[in-house]
Amino acid sequence: MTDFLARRDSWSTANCSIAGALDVVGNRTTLLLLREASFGTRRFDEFARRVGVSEPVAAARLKQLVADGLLDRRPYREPGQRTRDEYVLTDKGRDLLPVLAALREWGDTYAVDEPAVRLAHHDCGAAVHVALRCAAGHDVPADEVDLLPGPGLLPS
Amino acid sequence: MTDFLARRDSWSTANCSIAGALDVVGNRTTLLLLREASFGTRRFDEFARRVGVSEPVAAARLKQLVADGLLDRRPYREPGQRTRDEYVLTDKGRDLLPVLAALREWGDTYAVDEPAVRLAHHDCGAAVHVALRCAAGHDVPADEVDLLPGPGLLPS
DNA sequence: CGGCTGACTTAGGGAAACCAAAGCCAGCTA
DNA sequence: TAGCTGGCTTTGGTTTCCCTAAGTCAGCCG
Repeated sequence: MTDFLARRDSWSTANCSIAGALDVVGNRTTLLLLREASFGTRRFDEFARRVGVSEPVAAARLKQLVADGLLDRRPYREPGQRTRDEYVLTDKGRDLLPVLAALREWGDTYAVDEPAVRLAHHDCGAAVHVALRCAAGHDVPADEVDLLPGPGLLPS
Repeated sequence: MTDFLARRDSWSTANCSIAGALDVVGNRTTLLLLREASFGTRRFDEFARRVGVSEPVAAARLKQLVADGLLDRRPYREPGQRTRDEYVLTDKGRDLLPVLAALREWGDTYAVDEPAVRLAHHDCGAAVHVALRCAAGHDVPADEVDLLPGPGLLPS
């Protein structure tokens, strides 16, 4: 089991968590819609306009996000207005925020000149960034990460 | 500037770091190739086979990754073999590991039953996960993140 | 009750991404 | 020098994603 990396033809494709995640959010528009939801956008036309996507595409992707359980669609009413639907993040959707934060951080460094948004800690105002940590509380640099077989590989 | 979130029609699309990052890696195959590179895969046919993608697609995506500076293509030779090319992560590509780690963590929770791989801290063996932290060293839960205008918005 | 607005859906079409099958070329190996 | 293998490229076709333009439907507003 020590050099299971060398035999990864058997498991690289199958049962991969990254591939599973990408089956749900492996698409530009979907992630940008989640970005908007994390900014607090709730209404259909605002999603479409702010993501820069046509209405049919916004409708299709939002529907898929609701079906996948990342957004919750529920009726609401502003005073003096008719009932509408709004889309809000579920816990499952909110758990993707680290992905968005990691993409943002990479994009800040490599893809844009001046970031339009920065994340700050509400309590102390310091900049927020993504870090790898171990359960014992250590910061883990990329070169101190070991890959080990998980429970999905033990039966083999 | 306090409620700049309410006026985000002006900046949501333009100059977004997430959109910029997705222009480079916003595609399933590309991220899976980077996953393989992070596992140590180097040769063309191994990339194609392990990602589960056809050779023409592997060739096109690897070429794009090299052009974008995420992979380095360089000749190497095994003893008694002819010279070949291998693909290895650059620093720019390695900086995407938090994105892969965040996707993996979400997929472990929501997309697969039993993860095939787990990440451990080389020094202590404890499980590695992705966390949001502020520059002052605090752990930052998702609901303690403030969105503030960045330098790219100040001129407006 | 007729118009307007928000939230979509439908129709038609183009571009991008993928596939399988086959071809090409360089350079060991026999 | 004739094959074999690794690393691609070419060809032709399908699926996915996105577009614009137009239509639908509900319900508040006049």
